[in-house]
Amino acid sequence: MADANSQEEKARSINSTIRPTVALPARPAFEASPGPLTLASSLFAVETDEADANEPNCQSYTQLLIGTIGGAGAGAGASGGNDRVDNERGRMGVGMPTGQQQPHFLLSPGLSPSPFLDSPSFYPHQLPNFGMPTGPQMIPQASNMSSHPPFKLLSQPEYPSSSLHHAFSQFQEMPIHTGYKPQPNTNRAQPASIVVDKPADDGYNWRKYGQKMVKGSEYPRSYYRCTHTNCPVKKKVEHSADGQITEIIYKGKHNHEKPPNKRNKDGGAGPNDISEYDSGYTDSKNQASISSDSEEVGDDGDDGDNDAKRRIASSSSQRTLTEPRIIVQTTSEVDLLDDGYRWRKYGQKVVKGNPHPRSYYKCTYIGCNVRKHIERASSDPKAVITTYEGKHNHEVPASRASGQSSSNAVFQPNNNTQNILENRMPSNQDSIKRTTDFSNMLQFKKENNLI
DNA sequence: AGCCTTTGACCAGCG
DNA sequence: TCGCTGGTCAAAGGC
Repeated sequence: MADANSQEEKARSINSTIRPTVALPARPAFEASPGPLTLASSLFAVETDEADANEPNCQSYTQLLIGTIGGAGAGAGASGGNDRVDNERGRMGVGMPTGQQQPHFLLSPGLSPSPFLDSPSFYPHQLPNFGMPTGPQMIPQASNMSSHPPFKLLSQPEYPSSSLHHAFSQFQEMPIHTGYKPQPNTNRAQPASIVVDKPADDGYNWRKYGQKMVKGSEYPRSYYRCTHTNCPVKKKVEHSADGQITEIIYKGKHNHEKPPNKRNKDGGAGPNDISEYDSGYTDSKNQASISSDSEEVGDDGDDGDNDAKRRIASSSSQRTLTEPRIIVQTTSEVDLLDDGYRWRKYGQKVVKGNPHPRSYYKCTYIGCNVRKHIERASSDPKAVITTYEGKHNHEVPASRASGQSSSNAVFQPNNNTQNILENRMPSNQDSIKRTTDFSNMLQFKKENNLI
């Protein structure tokens, strides 16, 4: 126990750095929650016309594809699996750059959208009529759910596969975690709050072992651990002021299969059983989030996959920041710095399992606390993930506002094409536009022989 | 009986 | 060193 605690504390310490965050648009509570597909869609969606002037690199999903695929036939996209890239590439995302600029959405080895697709908060509970079919037939519906709760989209170590999950099977199944600050619902009247006493049924059995009031929250944080013998997984569930689940943070990875017949035990597949809604709608909460502390099960656990041991960590302080976002892209680090803002490198660190250092930058604007963290994929230094913490409290420096590459506090960036996937917390007003129709994404990939 | 939640106490990290 | 905070323990009680 002492050792376990020690490891946990170490992990906690490690994790106290950065949380890559995928922030999704707000949506009314009474709408059907977005399914994983929609969320994934959001993950890739930034409408160009929505990109504000401060973010010259914002591109829509399609634009990203068009602009970066360039006719490449690499096996990217939602695939049934035949075009699955090899393991190494597969860990890198939907199609990997094979040298030059290549299509695609790269996730660093520490990131994967696939867990998004299976995360328990993507499933409904207490909304009885959202038994969504799995598979392609739900895609158009996903597209109709174009506005979202301000989800904090974090991954979960492992969750059941589904057709939609397979659609993203190229993505590495990796835990990540992110920070999240719930955004208030503003625009529409809401039904009576649906308060859950226990988190969504994700197929595993959990035992609550603690509850505590946490600073800054009116509601207590609940602590759960997986009841499976020797399973180290824990999760924390937080609520917003209105009692709705705002955050679920997973820690660790299940070292066992989902317990069978749980459904029977629960008296049938109810709306709380997310396994029934695999790839279906999300949590009925209008605000919810999932994250994973990606704590390792054990040091002897994924020997063959050091990447899997990499941690994308989170800082508690980030939770107080707004509009955390994640940018996934394939480009050089100097390109990453050229986002219009001026950055000063203040740290660099090599993490286990990745020969490439993690670099940390601060916005040089006085009084601006935004930081970004650039992490390279272990297997491909051109594949990096940039994680922003915070929100700029100033405009893009005038010399950069045009969107052109120009001087940078740290580097002189070049003009290489950037493949950027950016997700940020949009305003309520543009939340609908910002979401890309996932079916279109699939169609696009089909048309380009990507699937 | 077994499993679960509740809840106060304890512990460790951190500033 | 001390207080704050988050995480965990474990007894008690409920289902």
